[in-house]
Amino acid sequence: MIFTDDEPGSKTMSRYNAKEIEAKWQSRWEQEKTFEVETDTSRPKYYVLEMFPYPSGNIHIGHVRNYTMGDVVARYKRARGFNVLHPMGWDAFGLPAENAARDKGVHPAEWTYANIANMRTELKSMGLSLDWSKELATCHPGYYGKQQKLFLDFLEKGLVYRKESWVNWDPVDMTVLANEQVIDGRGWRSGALVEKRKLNQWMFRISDFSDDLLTGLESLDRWPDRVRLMQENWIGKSRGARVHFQITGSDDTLEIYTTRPDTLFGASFMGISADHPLTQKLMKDNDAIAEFVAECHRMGTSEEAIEKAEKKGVFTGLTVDHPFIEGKTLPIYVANFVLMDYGTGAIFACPGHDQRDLDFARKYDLEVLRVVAPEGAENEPIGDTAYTDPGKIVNSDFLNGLDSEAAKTEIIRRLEESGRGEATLNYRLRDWGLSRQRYWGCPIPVIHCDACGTVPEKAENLPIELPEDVTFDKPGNPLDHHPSWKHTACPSCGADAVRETDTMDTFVDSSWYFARFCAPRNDDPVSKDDVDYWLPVDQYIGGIEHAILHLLYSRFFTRAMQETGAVDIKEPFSGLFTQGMVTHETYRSKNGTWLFPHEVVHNDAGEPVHVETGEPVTIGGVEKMSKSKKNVVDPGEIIDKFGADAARWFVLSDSPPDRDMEWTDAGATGAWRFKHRLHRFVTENADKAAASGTPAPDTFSDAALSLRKEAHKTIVQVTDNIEKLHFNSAIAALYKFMSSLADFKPAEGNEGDAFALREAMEIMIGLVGPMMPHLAEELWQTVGHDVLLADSPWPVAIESLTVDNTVTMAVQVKGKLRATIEVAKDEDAAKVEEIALAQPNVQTAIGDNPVRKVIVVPNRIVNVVI
RNA sequence: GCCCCUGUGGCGGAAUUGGUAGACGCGACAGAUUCAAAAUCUGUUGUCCUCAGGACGUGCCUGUUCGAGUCAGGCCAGGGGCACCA
Repeated sequence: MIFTDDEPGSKTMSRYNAKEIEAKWQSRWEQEKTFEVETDTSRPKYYVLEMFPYPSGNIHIGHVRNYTMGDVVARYKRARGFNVLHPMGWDAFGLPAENAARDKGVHPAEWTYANIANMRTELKSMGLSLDWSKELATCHPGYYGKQQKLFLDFLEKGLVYRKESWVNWDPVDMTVLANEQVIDGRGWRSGALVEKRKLNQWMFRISDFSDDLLTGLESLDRWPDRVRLMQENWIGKSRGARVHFQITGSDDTLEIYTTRPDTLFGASFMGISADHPLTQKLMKDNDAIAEFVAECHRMGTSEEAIEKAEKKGVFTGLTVDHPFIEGKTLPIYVANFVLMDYGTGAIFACPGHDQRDLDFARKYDLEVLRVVAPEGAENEPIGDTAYTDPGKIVNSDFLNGLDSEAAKTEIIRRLEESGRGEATLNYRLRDWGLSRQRYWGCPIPVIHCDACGTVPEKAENLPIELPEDVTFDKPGNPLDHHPSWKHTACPSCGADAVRETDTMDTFVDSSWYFARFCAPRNDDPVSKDDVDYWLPVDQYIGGIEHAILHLLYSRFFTRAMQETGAVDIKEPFSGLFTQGMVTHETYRSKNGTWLFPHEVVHNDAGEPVHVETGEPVTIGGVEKMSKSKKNVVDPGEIIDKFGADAARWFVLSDSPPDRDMEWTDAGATGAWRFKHRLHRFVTENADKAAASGTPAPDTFSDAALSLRKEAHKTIVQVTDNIEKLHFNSAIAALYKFMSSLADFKPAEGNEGDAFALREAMEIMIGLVGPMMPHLAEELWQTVGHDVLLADSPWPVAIESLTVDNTVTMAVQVKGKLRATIEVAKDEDAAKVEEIALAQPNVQTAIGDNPVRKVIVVPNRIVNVVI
C-alpha cells in the first residue's frame, strides 16, 4: 500500500501525515477566522465565486475541481493584498428532494438539510479558504423570504406578469412534468402519453431586456467568447419583415414574420402554428385540424423535440393572396414546425430556400421555385437540399438581378409603400416562465381574491413559509392539497381568498444569491452598502452547462434589481470561467453490469479483473462521471487515501481547466509523490538554509545564481499562469522548479548558497500555497515562520534575475530547422544573420543555391530563403 | 434538427498567440540502491530510414505565408446547450 501517508516501519518514507496535518491547519484557519471578511472600503476587494452546489448528498470530483480552482484564485488574491470574499451556499430547492420524499418517505427539508450537513463536512475537508460565516441555503426562509420580497418589488415595477403558457402534463399522475421527466413522449413514472396543457403562469419580462442583454455582452471582456456567442445566439436578434397577407375573399389578414423577405416570390404556402389564434378558431368546426392540433400537443414542449419531428401539417382550406403576384394564392397549412413563441406564429414558406419548408413541400407535393441562385446556377432546379446561402435573385419580377441584401431592402421598401408590411426587429428570447407546480420551491407571494383579483402579499407578512406537514402520496402539488395552507384573507379587502400554490423555478434562487452573499443576514434582500463594495463578482467559476440559462437569468435579475434600486450595476459577473467536466474510464463485468473503479484491479498478468470474483472486466470508453455508469470516484475516499492537498493538486494538474479532465489513479499518485518529494526536501534541508531575514550576500556561486534565476522566473510564470487560470501550466513550472531545487547542493559554509536555498524554498512554498495550502502552511512553519502563510504576501520576483542576456535562436533554411545559435539578447540583425549563415549545417542546406532573402525575427528565429 | 466547443507521442497535455512541435506529468524501458520488494534516485523514450545524419509528423483535404498546431475554406469524429434537471 503506497498511499498511506505514514507508512509504519518504513525508514525512507517521510513522516508526513496528511490527515493530521490537514486537520491541524483547517482548525487553525477556523479558530483565527482567517477567511472571514467584512466590507472595508479602504481596501481593494476581490469577489471569487464558484457556482454553488445542489445538495445531492455527496460532493463529487467535479465539485472538487470547481472549488479548488476558485480556492487557488481566492488564496492567490489574498496574498496579493485583496480583501477577498469567497462564500459558499446551497442551491437547495428542486426536484430531487421531492423524488426522495416520494420514493423514500423522507421529508424534502430533512433530506436536504442532512445532505447539506454531509457535504459541508466534505467540503471542509478540502481546506477551502471559504468564509463559512456567510453560508446560505436557498430553501431556508431567511433566504427565500427575501426572494419573495424581490418578487413583490419586481411585481410593482411591472417586471412580472401572468399569462397562459404550455406545460407537459401527465394525465395519469395528474401532474406537470419537467422536460427530463418526459421520456419518448411518456411520463417517466406513469408511462402515460404526455400532453401539452395550458396553465396560467407567472412570467418575468426578460424579453424587455433583450437588446440590453445583447449589447451588454460586449462589455464582458473577461467572459469566454464562446459563452458570449451562445448567449448572443440565444437572444437571437434578427432583422426581417412583417408581412400582412390578405386572406383570399376575406377582410382578414394573416400576419407573418420573416428574415428572408427577399424570397417572397418563391413562396408556395403559408404555415401557422397549432396554437395560432386562427388555428384555434378553425379547429372548432374542423375535426382534421382539431386532431392535428392534438397530435402537436403530444409532441412535448422542448424545441429539440419539435425540430427533430417529421415535418407535418394539415390544410386549412384557406388561402392568402400573394402581395405582389396578381391572382396567385397560397394555401394556409397548420404546420408542426411553426412555433407560436417566435415571431407571429405564422410564416410564409419558401421551399427553395429553407430546408424545413422544402421537406414539407415535398411531402405535400407543393410548388418548389428557385428565387436565389449562386453565380451560373440561375436555371438549376432545387433538389433535396434547399439553397440557403445568399446569391442573385431570379424569378422575382422587380427583384431580379439584385443580390439578397439589396433585395431585402427593396422588397421592404415596396411592402411599406403599399402598406402590406414593414421592416422589424425580432428576438428569439422569450419571457421566463417561473411558475412550478411543486412543493419544494419558493412560494410565490400572491393571493387570489374573487373580488380583488390577484393581490400581492403584504411585505410585513413575509416570509410566506412552506408548510411542513405535507404528504407526497397523492399526485399533484402538495401545497394545493394541504388542508389549510392556501386559505387566507385577501390583503386588500379581507375576504376569504386563496394563496398562489405555485412555487418559483429554482433558477430564480440562483439568479441573485451572489448579491445576497454580500450580506446574507441583512433585513432587506440586498444590502446596498455591501453590494456596492463587493459586486460585481470578479471571478465566477462554474460548468459550461450553465452558459446560457443561469447566466442569462442572473444578468436579467441584476438589471431588474437595478430598476428596483437594489443595486447600481447591470452585470453581475465581470469575469467568468467555465471549467470542463471530470471523466473516468468505464468498466463492465462479464455479465455486462457496470462496475465501480474500486471494484476493478489488475491481476499478475496485468489484465483487469473483478476485485472479488477475479473474473475478467471489460474496459469501456472514458465518459462523463455518472452514477448510472458507476464510473465515479468518491472524493471522500480520495482525500482519505491521498490527502486533500494531493487531490487538489491533481485536479489542477495535467488538464487545462476549461477542458474535460480524466480522473486516473496514476495521475493522483503523481500528485501524491510530488507532495512527499517537496515535504522531504524542505524538512531535510531546512537546517542548511540561511536564517529567516538574512540579507543577500554580494556574491553567489554559479549554481546559486542559476537557482535564484530559476526561482524568480518561476514566480513570474506561476503568477502569470494563475492570473490566466492556467493552473496546469503553473503546476508544470513548479514541477520543473522542484527538479532544480532538488539538484541544488549547497556548499557547506557558503553564505550565498545558504541564502539561495532559503530563498528558493520560500518561493516554492509560497507558490505552492494556493494549491496545497496545508502542506505549504506546515512547511512555512518548518522554515521558521510564525505568521500563517495564508496571511503572508505573494513572492515578489526580482526583475534582474528573470532576464537572460543570451538567447537561443533557431536557424531555418527554407522553413526547416538546420541549426540553433546562441547570441546576445537583442543582438544586431546583421550580426545574427552572419552567425547564422556561418553554421556548417546551414551552409550544407543552402548548397549551391543563391540566398534570396534572410528573415531575422529578433530573439526568435532566422529563416534563410533560397 | 439548430447553436457552441474540442481534436497534438502509448496516455494527460505544453507551445511567449504566425517563429526550434512534444515543456511538465503519467506509463514503459534500462541502471543505481536493497537479501528481496516497495519507496527513492539517474538515464532513455514521436514515427520511420540506408541511424555522427536524414525523411515524415499536431483528425482529414485545400489554401494564404519566408515560415502554420496556431490564420482561411471544406470535410470527419467526439462533447455541451436547446427554455420545467441543476
